[in-house]
Amino acid sequence: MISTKSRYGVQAVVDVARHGLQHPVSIRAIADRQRLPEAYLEQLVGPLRKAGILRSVRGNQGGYVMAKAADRVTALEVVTALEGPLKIASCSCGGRDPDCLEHSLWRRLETAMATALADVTIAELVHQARSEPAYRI
Amino acid sequence: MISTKSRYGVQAVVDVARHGLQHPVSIRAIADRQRLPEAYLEQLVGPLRKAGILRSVRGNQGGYVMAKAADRVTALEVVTALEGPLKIASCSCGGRDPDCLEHSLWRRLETAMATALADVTIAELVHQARSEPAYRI
DNA sequence: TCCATATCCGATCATCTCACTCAGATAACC
DNA sequence: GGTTATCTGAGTGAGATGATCGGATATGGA
Repeated sequence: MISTKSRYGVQAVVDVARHGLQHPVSIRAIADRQRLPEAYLEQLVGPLRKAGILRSVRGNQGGYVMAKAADRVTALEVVTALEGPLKIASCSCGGRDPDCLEHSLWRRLETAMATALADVTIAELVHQARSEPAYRI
Repeated sequence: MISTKSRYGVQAVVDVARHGLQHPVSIRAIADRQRLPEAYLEQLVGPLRKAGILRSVRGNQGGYVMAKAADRVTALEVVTALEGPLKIASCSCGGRDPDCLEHSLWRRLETAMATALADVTIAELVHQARSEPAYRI
């Protein structure tokens, strides 16, 4: 549900938002700063681009920049781009019945998670990172 | 994080709360009613007992009864008994720093999940199940 | 135009977790 | 003592996860 994909992904997007204002940020630069495996990061960045979060600049001096303003990208977008829609339980009732327990319990949980993640923007994380430079993200 | 352990576990506890008032409920009875693999259920029920949610009655005509009143058992208790404490990300800062991003984002997520799960009691689920007898749980 | 630098894309791989089974030990009621 | 249960731990197959590699494509600069 929340794996390293999400964690690395959030780190990567925050890194681009921080350092990608003047020129594109290469995967290698992200990997170096965030201490993440470069080859693995490479395959996380594809979905982020397809989700319209990052934009790529190919060729020499290329890399990634934000496709949207950092304050318009939520943590939920990053997570769902990388892991698919939040899904706790695949309901036995097929999703049609509002009285099904899986709805009343697990869907409530999914909603709570989505709300919490949607409440945090990349811009906020960048701001926090700026105020505390010891942390890599 | 939330696997079949949690789902089966909640189903099992709700089943015991529903049917375990007069006499203990055997694992086989739970497995039959909830259509769950009996041998697998058997190993979920151990942690639930150790967590003080269920109480076992050994021997012939034995089984499980609630160790606490159903309205004093939350879904969070069941989930953490079976999957351990909710933990999204193991923080690189060791948990000491309140400014760490992992705290501000992933811990917020964990808190939201815990709150949502702690808000639902087994008794509520039993009540819902009674009002909609078509559902197995 | 050539070359270094990057993104892109797919295949592959090791490792781990998950869901589940099995075998046997212990306990209690008839 | 036999039957019915809980208890316990070890084991297993499939699939997900985390990561690597090779090569194709694109681009700016010499």
